[in-house]
Amino acid sequence: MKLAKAYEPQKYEKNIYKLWEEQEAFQTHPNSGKEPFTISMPPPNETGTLSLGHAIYTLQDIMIRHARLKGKDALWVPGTDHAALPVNALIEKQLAEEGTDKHEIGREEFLRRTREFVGNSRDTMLGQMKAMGFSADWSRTRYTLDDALNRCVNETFTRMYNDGLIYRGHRIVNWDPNLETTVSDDEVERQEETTTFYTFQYGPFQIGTARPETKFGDKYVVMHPDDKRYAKYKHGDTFEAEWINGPVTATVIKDTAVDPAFGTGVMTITPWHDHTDFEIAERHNLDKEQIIDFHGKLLPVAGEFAGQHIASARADIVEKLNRKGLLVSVDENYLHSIAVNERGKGIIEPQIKLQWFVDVNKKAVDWKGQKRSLKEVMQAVINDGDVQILPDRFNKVYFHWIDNLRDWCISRQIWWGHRIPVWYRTVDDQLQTYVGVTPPEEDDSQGNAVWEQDPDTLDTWFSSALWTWSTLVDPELAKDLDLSFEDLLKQSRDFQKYHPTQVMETGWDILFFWVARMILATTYMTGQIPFKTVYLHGMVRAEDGKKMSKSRPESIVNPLDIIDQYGTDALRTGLIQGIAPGQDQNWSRGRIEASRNFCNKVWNIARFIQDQIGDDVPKTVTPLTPADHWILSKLQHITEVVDTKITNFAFADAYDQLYHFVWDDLADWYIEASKSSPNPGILKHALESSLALLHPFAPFVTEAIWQELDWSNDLLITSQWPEITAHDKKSAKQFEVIKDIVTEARRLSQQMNLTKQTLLHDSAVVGDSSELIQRLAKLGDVQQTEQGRGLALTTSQEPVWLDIDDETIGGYIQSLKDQQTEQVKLIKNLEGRLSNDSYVQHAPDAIVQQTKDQLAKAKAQHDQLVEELARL
RNA sequence: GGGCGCUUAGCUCAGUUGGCUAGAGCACCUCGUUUACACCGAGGGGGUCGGGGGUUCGAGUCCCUCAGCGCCCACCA
Repeated sequence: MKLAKAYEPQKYEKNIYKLWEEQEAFQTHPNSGKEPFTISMPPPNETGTLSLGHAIYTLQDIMIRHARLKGKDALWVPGTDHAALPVNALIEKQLAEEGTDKHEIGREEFLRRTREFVGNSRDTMLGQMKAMGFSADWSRTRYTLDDALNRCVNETFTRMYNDGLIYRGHRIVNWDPNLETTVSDDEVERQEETTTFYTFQYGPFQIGTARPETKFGDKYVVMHPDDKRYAKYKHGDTFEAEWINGPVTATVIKDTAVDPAFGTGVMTITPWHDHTDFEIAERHNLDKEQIIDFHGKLLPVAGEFAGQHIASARADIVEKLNRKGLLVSVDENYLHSIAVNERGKGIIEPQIKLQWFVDVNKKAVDWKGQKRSLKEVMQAVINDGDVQILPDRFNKVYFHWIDNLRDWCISRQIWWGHRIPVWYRTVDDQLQTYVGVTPPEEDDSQGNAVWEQDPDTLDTWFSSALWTWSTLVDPELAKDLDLSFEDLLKQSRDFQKYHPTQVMETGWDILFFWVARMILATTYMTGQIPFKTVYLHGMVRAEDGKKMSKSRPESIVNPLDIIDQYGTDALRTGLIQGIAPGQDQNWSRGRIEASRNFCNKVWNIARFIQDQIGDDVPKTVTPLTPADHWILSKLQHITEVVDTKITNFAFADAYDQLYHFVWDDLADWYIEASKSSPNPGILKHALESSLALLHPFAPFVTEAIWQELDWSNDLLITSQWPEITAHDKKSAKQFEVIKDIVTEARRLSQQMNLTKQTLLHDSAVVGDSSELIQRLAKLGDVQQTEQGRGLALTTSQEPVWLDIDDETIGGYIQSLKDQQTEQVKLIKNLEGRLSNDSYVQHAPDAIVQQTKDQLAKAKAQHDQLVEELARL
């Protein structure tokens, strides 16, 4: 069928995608014997819809489509994440809007509602990924709460518990009173805030605090052991002090955690509600007392303030201390940072709670024949080069994070998520604990109490940490609980073939949350690295460079709107144009428009070539003209370049060069040239090769053209990466000469406002292509001559002249003089370089030769200019 | 308090181990109804690569330093 005048993405995209799915183009073939190439898609949170950030996954699709065309068994594993905390927060918000809460409706109903919500989200999101053209293997779609993945979670928990890497203990944790759960250190965000800083009299000392409401139980004053001001107080001294609710007995503690330069150099501590204080208390074995309950209200220790919410109690407490004459000073411009939960922004109140932790320091992991801690393994895989992070500056960030890593709190007091595989019962007043992949067997014969499962769930990232391999475990085999975990891995065909994966392509913002933890969990459970390369892409920010945020709805760009407007290929290529790894980009509609135009250009190239070829589809590729040889040489070059660039993760560069090959070389030169003597074989070959090269970037328009042309029965997506076609370099070079002459003739004509000039020459190259040159440069005639006249063209270094009378040239003389000055400068520069012995000695031969060639050419051009000027 | 990034044409940004007479897209100026494409074609203007110093035959690229912007991490009560 004849191609339409313009490419209309909306008309093609859905059908093309359907065609790919029907023909199982994304399917992988584990038994094919082909080399595997695997990417695990970062599973998006099932919180509703995809964002522009997800559209960057196009980079993964580029790698997958490229690998597929290169004949590899390319597997892209898709899936979604149950996103425990974000989803939980969302549902709780919905409930609140309905005037109810989770306690009222109960665990079962809460989970039912949540499942319904995420089910809808998942369908929406998978549909959106398809709209983005992602060629993932949907038959292998996974979900973090799938049974098989849940088993992997339980297996991991159980093994870690048995190895002593998971323990339960009373530790200070980050408690969110709003969502009523703990969160990990990484989920805590700091927000700067100006608040009031109070100084109070506390016995003989003055102590500063921004949080008077936590001070009820304070009975230790801490100072630096070397602080001379307090040398007379010894560690362990006690004293009486009047305090909020009457006199207390306080003890002096010396600890280096105190900064003598801050405030008075003395502080009281609240170990239950502050990480630092907790550590000081642990070091000196001090009492810890809870002051604030888990809803943010003061406990009985607060006396008359008990039951009051901390937010309202502060002013009252300060007022009381002031009345007692204990308020020394008030600084209202105190800048400090408060901790908030990044999900929901609830203010974090540190609390001591009985929680489950992963021990990151215990040497219990076998890695490369050594017992190491989880921390050490995470460091080793990078240091040993087993895993490479791009850009490599993130290595530093990664190591810094590990250095400061504390035990990972993995239990959450929310209902949505993987239930912790631990059961308890009390027998003879003794708490018994059972940890296992399956629930313990009840034995009622002894009249024992029944086992009850721990009510908590696991941190979402605990399950995501397993993603590269838990998705490759055979779901059917995983049902067989008699099969050991080792055998499960051994017998899972996909795991055996596709793991470790090649590349993890994700945003730098989840380097800690996810990438580091995949390394942690995967090395521990499988003995393998999860991926060889981590490519971290930047964030897509709003047009003004700020974050796209829900608080500024106008800043958010919905990828689907863009797809509707410009087409998927335009979105994909616009988003990856000009990006560098790890570097954030600002949203730019201009780039999308340029990409849209490019897609249309490709379409019209195909349209023209279709026209030229007609119904008689050529079978061979035979270069005849210099242009034919030239386009084949360009094609060879670009094929190699794109291949190398994609392999080396230089996606933007690959696209940029391809863009210019197609637009400049193929459309503006080759096709224009071919209008003199169309070579159907070459035209067809050049188009097909270009479509294949472009396909990873712009899959829809390329496949749409491929299908419309219908020159082959295959799909483009599963066809082949272009092969090199033989051509003559000398002939190709001739076309460069022609290009130079045409370009210069055009420039001179425009500058002097001339039309239909005659070109004189004494050159075989020009003679052979005189008709072509005449047409491309819009000349009146091209004539061979032995004696040139008029204005000599200099770029090509062939004997060529524009037949212009001296008067006209005279008007152009200043321009020639300017050119000459430029040439003189260049020649001086180059000569200076070559007369420098040191340069000739040190620089590589190729560079020196290049300089020599440049100089020779510059001199020749210069001489011609001088000659012209002398004559005029 | 530590660490990282950015600063290149009017705007948004590329520039991989130092070789560049510094590039792209958009914008701008001039011309153009040539049998694909105005989502087009031809030609053109525009940058002392944030400032200063250094290493080198050679620096946008490496080192030091200063300035502005942004981000991350950290227990400053």
